[in-house]
Amino acid sequence: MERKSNSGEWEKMKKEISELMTEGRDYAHELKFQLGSSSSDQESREHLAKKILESYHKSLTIMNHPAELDQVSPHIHGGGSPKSDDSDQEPHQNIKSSKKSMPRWTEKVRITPGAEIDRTLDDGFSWRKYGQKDILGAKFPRGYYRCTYRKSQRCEATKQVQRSNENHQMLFEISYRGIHSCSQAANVRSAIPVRVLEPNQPQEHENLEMVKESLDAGHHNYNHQAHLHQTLQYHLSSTPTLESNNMMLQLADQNIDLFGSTSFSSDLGANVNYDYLASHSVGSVSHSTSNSPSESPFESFDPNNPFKGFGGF
DNA sequence: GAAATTTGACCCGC
DNA sequence: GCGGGTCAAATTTC
Repeated sequence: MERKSNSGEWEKMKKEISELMTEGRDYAHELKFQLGSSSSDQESREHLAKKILESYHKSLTIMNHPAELDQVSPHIHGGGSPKSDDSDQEPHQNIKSSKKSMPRWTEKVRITPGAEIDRTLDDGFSWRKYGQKDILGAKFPRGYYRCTYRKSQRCEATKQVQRSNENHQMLFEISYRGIHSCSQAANVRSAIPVRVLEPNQPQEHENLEMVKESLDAGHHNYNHQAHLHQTLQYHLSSTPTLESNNMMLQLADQNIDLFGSTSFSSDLGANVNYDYLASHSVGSVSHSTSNSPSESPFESFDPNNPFKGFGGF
């Protein structure tokens, strides 16, 4: 499969990200030390914070555009600043060729009675709808969204929103592809920093099996890093507290398996399931096929303003 | 008028 | 050929 031919790339990517993460961790440690010291000045702290963000930015860029690895990595080319989003360089070919390799994962967002839908479905990013499609076997059409800053900042993140057929409680499957490289990634408030796995749900089992298969196929590194990255993004994109940084750095340090059993609980009034799927192992996102009453007033929704427009679906 | 959404057409992989 | 994903012109909204 394609995976084999990319294994060298994964290894390279893994190494680079590992180095960047280590670098970021060191800076974070230093910052932590300085925060506890009255002698350090503000400028020095800001410098360290900048370095930390830089490390993450480079990691993000690598994962978003693996083909640009060489341009991003200071370890290979001896320094230099990360590729700017405003760069004139036209990455179309790279993006196209790396589209398949973009990290992809699915969340299931279940709206429970009384939950604030806007809080639950709003991931903090700005999305623009670019398509809608009836999907075979699905009761509701799938909406296609891309980052609002796709053009201006070359942010390639996209997401697909599909309302599940099973409708006892409103369940949305949101598939994300690509990582935000736009400025929002650093500013967005962490709206969904949770991961809830419900092992009793058959679909989760299916997806976990797929993940396991992909791990068996030797792509554990990629999945791990991509998930780690996403988690990082959620945590760091909020107010970048030292705690959140350290937490993620610990995850990286301990090489924690983020797929099978890690659970967090949501305080958002909804259950949010993260099924991390490697892009190559996801032929199609699982679709629920059970029948359901369509009593919901929501026909579709605007991911930026869910109350405003469920009319489009 | 700019930005966002809608929707039919097109492209591509299976 | 079919289905999923994207494009882009038309339309709507702000």
